[in-house]
Amino acid sequence: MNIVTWNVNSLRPRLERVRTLLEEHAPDVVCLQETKVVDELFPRDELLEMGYTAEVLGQKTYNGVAILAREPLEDVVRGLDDERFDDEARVIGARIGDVRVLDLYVVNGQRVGSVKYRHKLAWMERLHDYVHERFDPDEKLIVCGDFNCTFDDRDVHDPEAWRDSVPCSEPERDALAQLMSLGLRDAYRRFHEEAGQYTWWDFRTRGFERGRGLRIDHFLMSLSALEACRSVEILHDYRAGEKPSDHAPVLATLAD
DNA sequence: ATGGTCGCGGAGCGA
Repeated sequence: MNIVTWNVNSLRPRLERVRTLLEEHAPDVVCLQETKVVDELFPRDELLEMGYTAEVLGQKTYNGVAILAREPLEDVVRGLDDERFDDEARVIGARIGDVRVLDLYVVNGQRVGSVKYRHKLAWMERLHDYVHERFDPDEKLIVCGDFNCTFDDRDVHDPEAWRDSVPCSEPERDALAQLMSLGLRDAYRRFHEEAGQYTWWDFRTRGFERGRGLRIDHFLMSLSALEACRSVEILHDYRAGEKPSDHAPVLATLAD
């Protein structure tokens, strides 16, 4: 099974890039974040022509997640089952065969100490409890998406400049570690140990052109999913060219 | 560099 996670920074202006990705890699599953489209306007027909069905959780202007797949998605879940957080469209999950997938757009957090930062930490704590309650790490479980969090300084182009700042602060990394403690592994690091591997680059500072980015888009896998995993690659080409998202897609390949 | 550029929606916010 080939599975992609991609923060598209709005789906509709990115649809031709999505089409290219589907044609080039023929993924079985695509987890999208920041679709920024209400469900009624989701481009279902265009994606169906490309051979993909979709389960969506949309919202006007902000956020929005969706899972595309070539086969029907089953046991679909939406949100975190918590009214404190479910006014924002950030979580959708489904089962594809024996693989459970949870697609996340984690709260950004703006800056350390802000209301949004505290909201982020509370959101991540709720995510931990939700995964613990609802998912079985003995199954093939893949939790992927835009985590808006780095694991360590290898994921940061200038660790000193980013020290104690979103998305590199210790409380954020601790919250991510808590989630990992449920039995999840950072699948990218199973195959790539080197520093300087990024999935996001700031538009404003022309970060991509300068090679200055962060690794914040992740595949967390349970042990059985990781044992089936054959590769995880960042698709840098999709960050280049005309009208890219500020995130690159990440592609994981699993044996059947 | 507390700037810069996107996307949305039609001003200012979020990232």
